[in-house]
Amino acid sequence: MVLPRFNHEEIIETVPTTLNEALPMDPTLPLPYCFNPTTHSYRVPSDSNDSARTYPYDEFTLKLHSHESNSRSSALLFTQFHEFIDSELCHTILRCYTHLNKHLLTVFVYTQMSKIGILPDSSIFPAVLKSVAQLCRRDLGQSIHCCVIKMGFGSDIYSSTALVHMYCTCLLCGDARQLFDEMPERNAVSWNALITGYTHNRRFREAIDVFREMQAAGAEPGEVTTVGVLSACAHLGALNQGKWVHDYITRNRLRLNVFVGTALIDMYAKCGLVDEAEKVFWAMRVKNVYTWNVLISGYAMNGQGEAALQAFSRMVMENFRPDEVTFLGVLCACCHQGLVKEGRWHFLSMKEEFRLQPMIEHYSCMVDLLGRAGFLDEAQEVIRTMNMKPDPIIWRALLGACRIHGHTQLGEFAIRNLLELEPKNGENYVLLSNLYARDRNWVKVGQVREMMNRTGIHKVPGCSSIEIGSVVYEFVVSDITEPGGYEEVYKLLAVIKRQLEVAGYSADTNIVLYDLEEEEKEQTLIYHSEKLALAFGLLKTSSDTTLIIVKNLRICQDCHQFFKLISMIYRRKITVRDRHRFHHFSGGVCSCKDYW
DNA sequence: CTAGGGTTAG
Repeated sequence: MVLPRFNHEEIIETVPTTLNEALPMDPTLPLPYCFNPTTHSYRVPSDSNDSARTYPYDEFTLKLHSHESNSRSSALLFTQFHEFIDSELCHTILRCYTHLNKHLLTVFVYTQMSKIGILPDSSIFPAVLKSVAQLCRRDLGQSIHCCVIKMGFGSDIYSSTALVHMYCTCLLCGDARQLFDEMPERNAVSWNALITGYTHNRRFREAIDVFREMQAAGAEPGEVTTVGVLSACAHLGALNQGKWVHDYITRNRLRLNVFVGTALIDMYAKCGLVDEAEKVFWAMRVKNVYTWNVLISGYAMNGQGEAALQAFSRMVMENFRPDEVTFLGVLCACCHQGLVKEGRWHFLSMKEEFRLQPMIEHYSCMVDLLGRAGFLDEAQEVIRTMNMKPDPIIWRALLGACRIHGHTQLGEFAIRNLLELEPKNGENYVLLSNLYARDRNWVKVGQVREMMNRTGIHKVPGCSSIEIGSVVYEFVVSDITEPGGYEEVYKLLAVIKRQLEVAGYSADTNIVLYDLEEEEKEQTLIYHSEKLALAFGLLKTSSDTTLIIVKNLRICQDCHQFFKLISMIYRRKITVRDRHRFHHFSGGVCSCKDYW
């Protein structure tokens, strides 16, 4: 086939087309995944976790830069020279675009195909669906699903697997699961799509469940499977499960490639085992920026700031180019250690030397770093001079600093901004209440409490988990009146409390929300979820086991003190991963050196 | 000959 020659300048041009024109919905196909023409709506997602998303493009515009890919594959080809395109070339171009991450172009080519009389065959749907997934366009995905079925490719394993992946990426795991269950045949890749899909949707427990299901079904997990499962383990802090996967990799001689290695490092780092993470890191032959990033932020969250900074300079020495995520790790490390000078310096070098544009995340790190260290003016200066709108996280960082340093007035300013952005987030009211509680201003504390009651705003309950064997046990902060079945845990806590009191512990009741009688406050504190998990761990494991507890919120002052004493009196190593970082307790001290 | 992969502040 001979194609016409054309001028490169001419084809760099904008081709706008609206979505409805490009891909009209098919009202003749009443499938569950379809657009409903009578109600003008899409099927209501079956998962409660599926939040509504705004689509990135209402009307998409294609800027064609033909020199970036194959000149034959410019989209103008389709509008001007379509008589020269046969089905094979068209399919090749389309796959090419997907491969080059030019997802809008893939979709564009797909939409133009029918216009110029080329029918898709089953081999292009995987590529189209991959692009649609990348663009997060569930409407397009659903429409293409219709097309797949209509053309008789409904049981094609490649297209179906791509559909499972697409539904997961578009936050419709329920649909993905349904489709997966209806597939006439599945292979390891299909299972992987589902596992990584659940991980992508932060449904980590289900990801691990599917992994078990996969093995029960007799499919062989491969490298990709382990990457997805390890990521789930990392997020959950499920160390034993993660170790099991590591063993599986060794036993079955799976390759420790850069994906698997990075996932392993991240898993160990997020379970608090920095030594193991390091071992994997040094065993890896090929590394990339992801590998360095998980190592650096691993050090950072485990309170090894110096190690993080050393790793960073080594990374640069070995000619890896740091990216935005690298600097997030570096700044986070400085923040947790109170390394103000170093933090300022790296923030500057990120902009000047590495030419990276700070993101809001970097600014919030700086506000936290400066504010926590007491440089409240400088922290405010960062907020004033950054060229973006402060987000709730920034205000919370400032508020946190105000609480530490007792700047109630500035704190009130921060909370005003915060509540303007997030009036319904219970966490914010708790922070405000804590700010007043620090001043023992119970009148104001009561007002906040009353406001919460009136508006029906609730605090997210604290929840801690501990893994014993391969089972993860969860504990929710307890209502005193309803012990809820863990009698032995409560009994042990009472015993522990008496022992600790002998050692000089007294409950730090300052932070408790209400203006209760002192004794009642102590009761509230003793049932914090992390204490329940700790007592359970002490009961169920031998004394040489390090207890690893994962909490959904930040550990409170009182629990922190409590854990330090336990680590001394019971000679237990305890690791707590709270919402922000690790606390490694041993011999009565914490790795955070009480700076948190 | 098509499908599935790791990191991100507080």
